[in-house]
Amino acid sequence: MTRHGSPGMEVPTPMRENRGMQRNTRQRSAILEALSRQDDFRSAQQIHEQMRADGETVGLATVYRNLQALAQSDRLDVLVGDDGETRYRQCEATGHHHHLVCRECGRTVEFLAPELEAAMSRIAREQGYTDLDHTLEVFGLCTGCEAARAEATAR
Amino acid sequence: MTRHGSPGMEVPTPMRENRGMQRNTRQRSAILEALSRQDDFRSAQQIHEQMRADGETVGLATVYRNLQALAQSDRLDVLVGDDGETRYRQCEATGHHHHLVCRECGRTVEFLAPELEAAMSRIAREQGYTDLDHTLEVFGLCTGCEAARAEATAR
DNA sequence: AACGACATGACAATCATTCTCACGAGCAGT
DNA sequence: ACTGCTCGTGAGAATGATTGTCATGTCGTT
Ligand SMILES: [Mn+2]
Ligand SMILES: [Mn+2]
Ligand SMILES: [Zn+2]
Ligand SMILES: [Zn+2]
Repeated sequence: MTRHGSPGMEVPTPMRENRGMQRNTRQRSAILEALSRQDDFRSAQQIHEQMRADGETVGLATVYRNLQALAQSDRLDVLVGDDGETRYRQCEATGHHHHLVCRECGRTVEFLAPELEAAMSRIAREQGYTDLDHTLEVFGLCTGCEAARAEATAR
Repeated sequence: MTRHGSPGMEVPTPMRENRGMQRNTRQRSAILEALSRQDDFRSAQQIHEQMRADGETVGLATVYRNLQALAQSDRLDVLVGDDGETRYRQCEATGHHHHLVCRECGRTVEFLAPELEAAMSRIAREQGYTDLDHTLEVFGLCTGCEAARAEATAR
């Protein structure tokens, strides 16, 4: 991914909110609707498949483009799996937050943690770093999957 | 990446330490040596290029395989960039820890943060999650890059 | 020195994601 | 509603990092 910065005249203030989304289209609505019926993280292809199954006609490239655009305007949460696949999920919380994800079934809990934010920020500042940012995700087994695993272990 | 779990007979205890690394080879030594001369995160291809430049003869696939194996035995730190490329780095610290990475030049500082570990763990347990794990990386501009940016802004 | 399991390397194959570009559809202005 | 200017879409090709294949080389042991 090349990182350009357009030289020359700056646009007054693009208000990064709507990049690549000036218009409302049937496809985008359908994508948001599909997303709203799921509560775990899904890949672009999974979402596309689901839509086709539901009878929607949408191109795969369109799904990719929209998910990307929606994520950039903070309307979706993004998670890059261990396998490198990017997964999206409709975000309940508004503003900066983190996730607790079941590595087995994908069940997700959103959480805020001012204490964590403060601690990370302090550590980074102590080292002279500025313009901070971070990624933080917690994984584990949810109660359901833990129970299932215990049962399997007991034969 | 498909996730199998070999059914059937379990090996006594593979001691996950040396997966795919029973032997010592010239290639692996060279890779470790190349790694030891860098202190920022590099992709498999970058490392391969550097080695070729230094006169080493090593196949790209071999570089990929070894980096992967070394990472699995915790001898390397792994970071998946925004562009999806996996980067590796020789790890100074021993044991679990995190990184503060300059998003411009890659300069990296390792840090421990028991307070963070404890807080994440507490939050997850409150939600009933077990067998915990997490990813946490902090990004920012190091003092050098911050200075460079300030200068550029002032023309 | 001989052997058998592993590791390597050249190259093909995968596969998620991005690019291309002709065509269709929002939407502002009339 | 009509026109026009864009932007968004879709089908397929292209990209590019990573992985698979398999014949051949090498390590560590006997
Ligand atoms: Mn945060
Ligand atoms: Mn940690
Ligand atoms: Zn679960
Ligand atoms: Zn820097």
